[in-house]
Amino acid sequence: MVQSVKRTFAILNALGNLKNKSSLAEISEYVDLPPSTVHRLLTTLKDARFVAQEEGTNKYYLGPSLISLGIEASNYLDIRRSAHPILASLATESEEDSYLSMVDGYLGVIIESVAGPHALKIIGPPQSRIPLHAGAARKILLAYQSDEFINDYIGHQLKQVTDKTIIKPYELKEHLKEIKNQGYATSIGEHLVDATGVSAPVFDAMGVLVGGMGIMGPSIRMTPDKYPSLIRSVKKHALELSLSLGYQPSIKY
Amino acid sequence: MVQSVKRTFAILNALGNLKNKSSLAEISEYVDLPPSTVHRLLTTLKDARFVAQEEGTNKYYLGPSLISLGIEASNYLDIRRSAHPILASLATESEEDSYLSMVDGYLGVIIESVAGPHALKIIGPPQSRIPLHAGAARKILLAYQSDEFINDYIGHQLKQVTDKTIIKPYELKEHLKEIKNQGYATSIGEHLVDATGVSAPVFDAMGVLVGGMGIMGPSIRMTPDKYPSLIRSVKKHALELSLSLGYQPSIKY
DNA sequence: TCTTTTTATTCCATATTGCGGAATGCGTTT
DNA sequence: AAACGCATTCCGCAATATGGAATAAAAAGA
Repeated sequence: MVQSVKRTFAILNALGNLKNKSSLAEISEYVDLPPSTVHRLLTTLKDARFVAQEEGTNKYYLGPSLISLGIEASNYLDIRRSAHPILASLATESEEDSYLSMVDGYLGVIIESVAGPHALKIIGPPQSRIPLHAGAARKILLAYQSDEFINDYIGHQLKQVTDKTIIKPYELKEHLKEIKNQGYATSIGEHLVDATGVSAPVFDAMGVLVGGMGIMGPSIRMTPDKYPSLIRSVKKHALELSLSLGYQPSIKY
Repeated sequence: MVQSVKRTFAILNALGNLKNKSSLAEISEYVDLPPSTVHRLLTTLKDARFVAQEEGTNKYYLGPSLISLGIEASNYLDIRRSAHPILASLATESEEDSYLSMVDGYLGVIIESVAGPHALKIIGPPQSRIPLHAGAARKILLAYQSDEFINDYIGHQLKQVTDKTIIKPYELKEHLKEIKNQGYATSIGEHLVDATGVSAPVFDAMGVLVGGMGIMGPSIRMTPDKYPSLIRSVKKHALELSLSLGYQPSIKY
């Protein structure tokens, strides 16, 4: 691992995180390196047009070379293909079926899934129209939508899928807030009786929600004592996919 | 200037130019460095998620970190602001008024201009609706449009602005091809009598035409003997703007 | 206006760090 | 089975990056 190169990336990330054009001193402090070292690396970055320097103020900012490389890089991203190995790892670790779902209108659709090791499974009716307020992954998809979307959705209709489904508008809104707070959602028989699900959000390079990753299994196997480790596992794998899509936890949009 | 960092950028550019996911050997050959050196740098790049490595084949490709940084970088690009100092340099070097124009429907609009040093100027009627087939910058804008656009445009109407304006459809089409071939356009009295213009295309990070940069002045000053140096100057400055917008001459889309 | 302070940039002696040839190991082909 | 092509790891050498100090330039303050 090459020190100077690592430091160079630290500088690039600093420029990404600092948001505004930054002075040498600011960057130097942020990455905790002497100004002369940072300056030398910045000169090299400038030469490659990975950073640019404002005339007059001498401040540095991210350069145009990153734009075309970013466009190139996004060609390689196919969410389903990226998701597959991660879902496989999640299925192995959790010992449950794992899946990735996305929003389609007012419905959630599963775009990729991997079966877990056990024979006893939950299999829903195929291609059923699944509303967003029932089930762990779909509640995740709903929770991270805009307030307008959520209000529209709630105002429209809340079908009682099972007797556990939350259909009271106020209760659902509070529940969605809590989900967003926690960073995960659970569902115990809200969509299919006897089924339990755990799900976490997946974000893209712009920090926008693109899907929900989760697991699902029989409630008699997914007992409450396992929740903590299952939640940890789901969150970890969802974050992994987010990262591979270019999500940067540190950059806030 | 730091050697290892420069080499790292060479590798990133190689991955951009090679298009497909590339093996270590390919990259190593492309950048003309020993495999062990390239491998070490790639490992560092991978650690920073600037490149990713395909499982199974071990091939390398541009990583997700570049996407979010690319998005960040594009925030800093404001074409007018970027263009201004370049237009100023062009005006100084050519001693004529310089300007940058963009397409708006079937018209060309000047979005930024810098005056040259001489008092004798060409000043067109303000905010006139200028068709795309009359004048150097607008012919550039037209020449780099899609064939459909050009055919639509030509089929519609070709107004005779001055007696020099090219209005015969076939003649215009051949002329536009030649402009694209040369990489610049000239206009001698095609839009305003007594005026001469020279213009060249400006491209963005995706290689798409975003505008035309050019100069304009009295024909009695912009005499044919000066054309070669003026054309060189215009092309040079237009390329400079393209580069600052992230255009990479080597990457073909 | 003249100091003082801050900030970017350049310089240079030092040893740390990166270098690349060679060795290893894995997987595929003959 | 042997041989090849490939990615990856190893390690002794010295070239290279390092960072403190000097310099220059520009703000801030008096």
